[in-house]
Amino acid sequence: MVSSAGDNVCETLSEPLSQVMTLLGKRWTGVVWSTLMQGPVYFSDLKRGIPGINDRILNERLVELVDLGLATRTVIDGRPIRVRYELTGRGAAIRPALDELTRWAQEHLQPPAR
Amino acid sequence: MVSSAGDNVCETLSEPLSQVMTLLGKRWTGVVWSTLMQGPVYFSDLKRGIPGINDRILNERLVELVDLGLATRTVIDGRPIRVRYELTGRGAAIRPALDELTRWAQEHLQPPAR
DNA sequence: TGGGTTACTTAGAAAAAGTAAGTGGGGTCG
DNA sequence: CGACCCCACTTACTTTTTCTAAGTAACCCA
Repeated sequence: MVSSAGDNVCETLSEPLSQVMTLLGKRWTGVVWSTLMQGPVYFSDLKRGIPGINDRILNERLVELVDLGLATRTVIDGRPIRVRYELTGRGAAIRPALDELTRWAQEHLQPPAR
Repeated sequence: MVSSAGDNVCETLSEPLSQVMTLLGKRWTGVVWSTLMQGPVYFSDLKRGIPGINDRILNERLVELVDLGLATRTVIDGRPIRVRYELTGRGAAIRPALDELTRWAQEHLQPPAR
């Protein structure tokens, strides 16, 4: 769609941006992905470190990230058994975007009501 | 939470990033926001330009963006009446993040199956 | 035994998103 | 006139997603 004189006709969003926004458009994906940015984390620590998330969705989102090749899952055979998740290079490469999102939010979103 | 020697204990995500990820974590918000980036658009053109979105959710997401001060809504009293949506300065300021997301997706997401 | 840990899994409820049709205001055409 | 079109929502209902709560199996300890 091309913008004609004076009209506000709208172009379809670029496929890459549309795809990543669809990815982020599932509840908790962005939060989990961003949290993994700090390095390898155990499932239980992720659960404790993300306020409001439930086991079920945490597991589901982690599986999705792993299936997309954005994270790896490593079973640590200790007592008790623990599972560690870590971003792959591809998953970690989104950092510049996260930095820009953080910058935008710091400037334009207000702190939550206390 | 502080990472102790050898442990993978996890820090809570920064509040700004958590907030913007929660915003983007609603289906269609990111797609609608990104689409408005190209300039003022009529509701009907938005609907035609975003494959897969329905009136109901499009309206709801636009209302949310307006309520958050990220977009404005202007009624154009023509024949037929039309409504135009446009990002505010705050809403438009997210562009650097969108550019980074696009860059990441171009490099790390594969094109959808044909 | 009861309590704790772990990473899921299951069952059902609640919320969100999707689908289809409608509303009220306008218009054109046969 | 009726039938169709446009517009921006709105309504009613269905389907999907997310949430809540409890459970599982494997371990540990007092």
